[in-house]
Amino acid sequence: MAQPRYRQIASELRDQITSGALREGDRLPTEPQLQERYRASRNTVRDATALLVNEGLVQRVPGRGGGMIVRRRVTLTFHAHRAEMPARPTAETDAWRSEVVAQGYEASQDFSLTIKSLSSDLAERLHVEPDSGAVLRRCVRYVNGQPSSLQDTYYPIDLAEEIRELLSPKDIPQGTTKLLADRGHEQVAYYDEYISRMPTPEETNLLGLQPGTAILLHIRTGYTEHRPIRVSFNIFAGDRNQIVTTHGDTRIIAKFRPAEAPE
Amino acid sequence: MAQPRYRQIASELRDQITSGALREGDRLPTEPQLQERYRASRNTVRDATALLVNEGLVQRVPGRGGGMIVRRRVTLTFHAHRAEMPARPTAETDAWRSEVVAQGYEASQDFSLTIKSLSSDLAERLHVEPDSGAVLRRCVRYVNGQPSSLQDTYYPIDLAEEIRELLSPKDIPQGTTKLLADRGHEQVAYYDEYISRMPTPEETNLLGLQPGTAILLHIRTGYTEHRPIRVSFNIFAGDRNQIVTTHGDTRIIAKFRPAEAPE
DNA sequence: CAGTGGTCTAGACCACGCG
DNA sequence: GCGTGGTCTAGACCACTGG
Repeated sequence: MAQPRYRQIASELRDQITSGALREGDRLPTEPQLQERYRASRNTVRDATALLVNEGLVQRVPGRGGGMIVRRRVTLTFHAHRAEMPARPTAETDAWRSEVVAQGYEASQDFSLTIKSLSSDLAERLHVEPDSGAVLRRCVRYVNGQPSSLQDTYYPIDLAEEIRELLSPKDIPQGTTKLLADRGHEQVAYYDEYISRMPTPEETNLLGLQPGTAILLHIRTGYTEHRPIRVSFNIFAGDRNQIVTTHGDTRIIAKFRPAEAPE
Repeated sequence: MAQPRYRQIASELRDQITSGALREGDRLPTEPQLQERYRASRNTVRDATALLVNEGLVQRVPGRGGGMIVRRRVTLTFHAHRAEMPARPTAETDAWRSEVVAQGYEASQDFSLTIKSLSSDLAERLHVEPDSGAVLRRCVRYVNGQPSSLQDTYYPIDLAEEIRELLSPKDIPQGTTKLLADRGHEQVAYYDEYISRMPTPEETNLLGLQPGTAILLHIRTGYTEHRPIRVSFNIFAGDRNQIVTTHGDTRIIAKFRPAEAPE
């Protein structure tokens, strides 16, 4: 028995899930049932199921009629290249909303605005002095009423003073990218970072994440011809989102993936 | 006490980490010390530290001289757009290796080859019949001797029969992208997917992942003018990697991020 | 009310590895 | 050797929620 007891139990249950014997939404045996089946104490059984929870396979639901159920994976696809490319100045919020709707879901957003002092990390990205001011525009995005992703965008304070709409605590109808372009700050280059990590407690709350859910962090820095003018942190709940981009001749891709046709 | 005990303990320790009172590599108090400090049983203390472990903040090291230490985050940056763009037929393996070396680390790889039958998901991506054959070329990539990422690339079997080198169970010096281009299969479009999730047990073993480590999955489908010819699954250990791409006028980005200058 | 998981205790023995 | 975390047991009381 090289493997400890709780790992053996977890493996058996995991195999039942990956093999399809247990499907999405199905219930695992209850803890007392597992205790009896494996002749183990409750803590051992819980150690086993805790592994599955942290792998994102299973969700625990307390209360009568609850239990441990196999998690569902509904994946929303977000096209990072469609929103706000230089040649296609679509509104970024509209881009997200229309993607959601096109995939058959209902979209809504919560918006908020804060004035902040920039951390050294952010100041470096925006190429300004540390502790200089910035406008933080936060947008929590809901799919079918469930929080799905979160966008934090920082603009240097001097830009916001020039373009006062950035200070308005509500959504900008045509999208900020278009607004900035109309006012002579066209973004002509993007620096994109993709990072996978576990959420902070704040992110867990804002996105309503289950234990065992990673986040997909997409950091986009936008540049005009002269300087960086904004950094966006897109935080996606990893169990409900993926990001897609394309390069090269997209007509070929559309031929084999009809859903990718650029409208 | 709305918050349970173990969450309070976890919060205090987490704050010490995020505030900098505990730095990367530092040791947390031992379990007996935490029991005494918080007057809690060992299991409660372990529930608390388990949270930190699953958040990827802390690593447990058994044995005398071990303990619980704040995890280090060494981030390797991988430029998804540099490798194998149509206009820049750099060898993909060389591209990865040179990135690692440029960032001051030592690079090595383990290569293996398998002939497989395609799952329906993969068959769809490659636009061939389900259960048709494919060559799987796997490359486990090490940074400073530590496994860092994993690349699984699938080629349709008919392509491998035309280009026999794909069946050779070793690395292709000039890179497969260049090889395919030289033989009349130039990739002119890419479909990229980015996904964040917890690892499977197999991935955990191959990459030597700690609990609480998510993976960053980058799926790239390459197309010639006529059809998809390969799917690559790049699986990155989330605690040691990020992916970067750029769009638009990269000279501007290079001006503000000198490290991004295209060599 | 009854059954689910959530939290917590107080013990026990073990494997590992530095000193 | 001996202190670290790894595993496991046998209990207890609680909060929640469907029937």
